[in-house]
Amino acid sequence: MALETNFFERVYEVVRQIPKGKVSSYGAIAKSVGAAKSARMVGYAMNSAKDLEDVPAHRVVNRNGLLTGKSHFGDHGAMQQMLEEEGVPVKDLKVQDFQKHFWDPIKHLK
DNA sequence: ATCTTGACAGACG
DNA sequence: TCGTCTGCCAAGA
Repeated sequence: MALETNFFERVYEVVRQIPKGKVSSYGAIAKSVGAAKSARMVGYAMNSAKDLEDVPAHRVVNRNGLLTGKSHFGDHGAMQQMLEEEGVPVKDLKVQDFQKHFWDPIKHLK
């Protein structure tokens, strides 16, 4: 049962646990769900997740801390603004002190 | 069933 | 340091 979007569900679950004012990377999430080599799938899952309010996709960025998916949001810049409002400084679509605001899903799950 | 695309990441030159 | 290619895996056409 439930084997259609099992992978996506895992991703959603992790992203959902990202605390406010924190961000995570696709690779870290991919690993946390057991698909380290499928970081792209995480982003792909996010594409569907962005429709879900339960999944703060705006808190998920690439390993560079770059808001690569901001284009997928309704308004360009909305993602950046949201993060800044949550306490995550973003400059030029990039998370400042990314490592400082980085939230490790594996550390939280395990 | 096959080919192309893609919110990444790591390796290579 | 920077630009480019490959690997990875799932979904859509």
